[in-house]
Amino acid sequence: MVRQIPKLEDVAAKAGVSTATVSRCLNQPEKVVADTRERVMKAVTELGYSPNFGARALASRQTRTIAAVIPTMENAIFAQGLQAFQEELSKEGFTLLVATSGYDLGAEESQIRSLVARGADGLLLIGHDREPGVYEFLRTQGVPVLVAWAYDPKAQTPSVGFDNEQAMVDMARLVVQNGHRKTAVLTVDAAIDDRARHRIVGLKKVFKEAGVKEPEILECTLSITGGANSFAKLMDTEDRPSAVMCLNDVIAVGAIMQAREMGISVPEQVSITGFADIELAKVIDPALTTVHLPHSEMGRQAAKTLIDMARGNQSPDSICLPTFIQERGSLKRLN
Amino acid sequence: MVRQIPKLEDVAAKAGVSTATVSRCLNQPEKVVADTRERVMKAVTELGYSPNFGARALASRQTRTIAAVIPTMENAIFAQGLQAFQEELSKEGFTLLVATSGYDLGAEESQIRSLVARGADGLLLIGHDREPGVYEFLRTQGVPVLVAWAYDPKAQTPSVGFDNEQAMVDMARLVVQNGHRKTAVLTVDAAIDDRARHRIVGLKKVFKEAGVKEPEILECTLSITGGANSFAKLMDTEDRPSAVMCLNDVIAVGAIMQAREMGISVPEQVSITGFADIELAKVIDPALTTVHLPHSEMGRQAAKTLIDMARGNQSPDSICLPTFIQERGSLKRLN
DNA sequence: ACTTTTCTTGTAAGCGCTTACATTTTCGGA
DNA sequence: TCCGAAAATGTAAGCGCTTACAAGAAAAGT
Repeated sequence: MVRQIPKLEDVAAKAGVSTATVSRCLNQPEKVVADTRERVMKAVTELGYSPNFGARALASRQTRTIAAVIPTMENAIFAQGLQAFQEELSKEGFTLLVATSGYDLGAEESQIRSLVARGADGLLLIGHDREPGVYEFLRTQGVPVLVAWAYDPKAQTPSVGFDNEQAMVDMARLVVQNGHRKTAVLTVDAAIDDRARHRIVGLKKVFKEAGVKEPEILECTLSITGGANSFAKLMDTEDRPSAVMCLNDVIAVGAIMQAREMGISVPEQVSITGFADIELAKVIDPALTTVHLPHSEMGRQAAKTLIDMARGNQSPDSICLPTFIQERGSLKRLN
Repeated sequence: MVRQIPKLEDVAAKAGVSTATVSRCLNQPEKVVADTRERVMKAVTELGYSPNFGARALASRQTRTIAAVIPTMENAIFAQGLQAFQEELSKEGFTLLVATSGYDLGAEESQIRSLVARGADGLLLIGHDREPGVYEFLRTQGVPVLVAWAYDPKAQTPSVGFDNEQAMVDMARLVVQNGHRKTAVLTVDAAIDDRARHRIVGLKKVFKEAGVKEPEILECTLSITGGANSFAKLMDTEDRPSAVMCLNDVIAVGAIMQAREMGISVPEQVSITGFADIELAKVIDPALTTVHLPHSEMGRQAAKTLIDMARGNQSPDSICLPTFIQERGSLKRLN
């Protein structure tokens, strides 16, 4: 005979109260007088009672679950932020649902739909670019959505992130100030990535203002290998750039490794910069001069904001977190 | 006026069938004749219907959700496996709930309880060590549990992983064969980590058999900094070891960086080995000689096995995946 | 002491779906 | 053409919880 999983009714019977009282003890303990509350809690522990999630979700119309769709968990780009996000969620009694899109908008859409169907009370998405119709779908479903890793006060969807354009302006300025005139950029496919687009806008602005020739822009897949391959292509020329700005640390690491492979010394023969300041940036030799991002803070703030939205509060203001240039050794001053 | 979210009943009305038929179309389409099925699906899309998760979970007693509690998402140790796990889950129509324990068994227990309360159909845990009572709790709740990153056919809980002891035997043999006689080990706290314990058992066995003096064992926190600090302590002596075996790549990377800092050249003055073969291992210079782990395969197999268990199939046999030594440059042969 | 107000607790109606069972339709064979 | 089996669909009873409302108990006025 299988021992039945105890339900609210069993607890109520054992404590000699109604199911409503037990439910109150669990959800709004202050509404129950201390004496009965203790009796109920005792019954709860003795029975090892744990509320049925489905029933609770059905009756209360909320799941206390927040979902996040990120491009990937493999490289560390989103790991630190996600970790902080999860911790903060957990603190507030929310659980995290995770799905990955592999930088594919179609895949992202289907993950979003599945997560919403799974009853997420809120959704965290990376960047603003989406398949058409997704925002509309989310609106009809009434699911609060927050965008991270970007900051666009004009966008419909609130965001918690940083100014991609400004961050890249800072980096490009530093590169130009360091005397680099012939440069190149390694980026992921900007067509489906608003963050990359904004970074490119920022850096082009700087080059234009400074009257310096615009960098050659090369796209590559987001992986060490991708960065390495594209870097090799870039160096396979007479007139090599003196600096390669990578719009992502992972790509930059690939570039440095490829440089090592090709016997090109960094930063003596070519400077390389990154973007994100993930763990890898410190490990690679030379360590990366890169844009430092407030990963953890972004994760925490995103969690707080999203929980707030899930609780039905007004759509919040977007938050723009500061970034700064973390200088290490991979960018050289030309004399 | 707020547009109501459509429910099954609305779809049924629109398609001119009963709710049961709509439900069948969604869950067992083969039981419905093509003609009506089309009619129903049309109504579904036109209404933008998406089933209510809570109701579904309540009525069907399953959530199609699998939860994983891992120590951390910050360092890449579990990232690749988790990614593969999630992808496989997604393929089968399951969603992933994630929580982290920060290598704290108490925190792990509370996360486990919370995830079970969330209605997870199955649970993936790392290693066998648990707070007492957790397995008992899981049994009474009837939640299938699978352990990853370890393989112990004798354990109660089925596992999908690799033989930590044997993997370390291989590595220790290689170190000994390379002529190292004075060695040291850097590990996380083995008291609460069965994987670390097994690795230590393995390496001790090798040293005993070979008649070589057992390595000094030093514990450290699992981070680059932790590895660096402990490595520094280790080197702060007259009689330095010729090889330091790190029971984790992250620690090994910390050690190498610290060596660089201290002007100790690797592997000329000291050899360093890792365990896990994560991305960092290839990026660090010198690249790590380490134990290669089948991260993705482990994630995939774990997902398959757990889904099987969640579907009520018999408790499966544990799976032991092969590991091998990935030689790179951080271990030197002593002449 | 009695009425009014304020707290506690109980009653019971759903929440939206699945599914056992009942009913109707379809179809092959005699 | 008619009958029985098989297939398709419908009926309705829950699944376990929350919560509006009702009722009873305690506290506070008068």
